[in-house]
Amino acid sequence: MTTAIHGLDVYRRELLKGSTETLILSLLLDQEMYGYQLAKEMQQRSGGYFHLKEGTLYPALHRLERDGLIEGHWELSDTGQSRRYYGVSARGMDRLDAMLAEWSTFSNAVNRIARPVAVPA
Amino acid sequence: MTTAIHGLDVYRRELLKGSTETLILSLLLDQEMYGYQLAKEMQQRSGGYFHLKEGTLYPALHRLERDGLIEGHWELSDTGQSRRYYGVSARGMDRLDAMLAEWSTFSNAVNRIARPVAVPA
DNA sequence: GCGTAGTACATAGTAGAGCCAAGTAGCTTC
DNA sequence: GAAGCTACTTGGCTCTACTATGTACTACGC
Repeated sequence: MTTAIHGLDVYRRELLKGSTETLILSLLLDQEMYGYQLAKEMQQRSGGYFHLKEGTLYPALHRLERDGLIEGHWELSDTGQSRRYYGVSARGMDRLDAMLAEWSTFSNAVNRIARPVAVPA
Repeated sequence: MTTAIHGLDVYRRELLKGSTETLILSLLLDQEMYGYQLAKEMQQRSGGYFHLKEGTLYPALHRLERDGLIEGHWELSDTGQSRRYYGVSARGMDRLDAMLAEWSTFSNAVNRIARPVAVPA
């Protein structure tokens, strides 16, 4: 029964694969942020469309840091909670450029094949 | 060495996840096709950008048929080779509509966050 | 006849990403 | 002191694309 809904659900999830890191890098380029803040920001800027779950977000941040695309450092908030702030490294910026170019190409290729519904006049 | 390139490689592959079925449905909507033909068509229409591998294409077709989104039937070519032609079912068309809408939303959401800075006036 | 190449389909195994769920820990509010 | 929010972590799961290999038929060159 989930089938009907399930298909689109999976579809959205799979679409997200690959784009997550681009989105994270893009947001971190604007300003340094910590994970939780990033999740909120992402959700807000996308009009609620993107809900990055912890199980997605933090592993993604770890990967990005491991690969040297972002750099993190711990800070203590006023309330005494530890937060890990991340900023985009030089290498991360290069990668982001490449990813945005790739996204653009990909997006165009998809549209060329799967023409989106024409906008009503 | 692969690392630098590797990242983008993976990126493209991950981007493709989720879009494959939309692309297949879109192509099959134009005309009935068999797997091999579909692969060629996809490659050609995308200007060589999309190379659907067998290990991706055929399982995808099986999934789509299993889910009742496409319908297949065997035909014998002039040369005597068996080909399985697929067409989009009514249910498949509905799903395609939904997927294209989803793609549109997703694509817009990504662009809202990750779009390179607006072109200077 | 035999090797090679192209067409056409199938599938086992692998890797990677996102998600669920559960856990740790500090702070605030009732 | 029990919730509930913030903030980060991790193990296990699912799903999808790819690699690699195999089957089988046709066509070409030698």
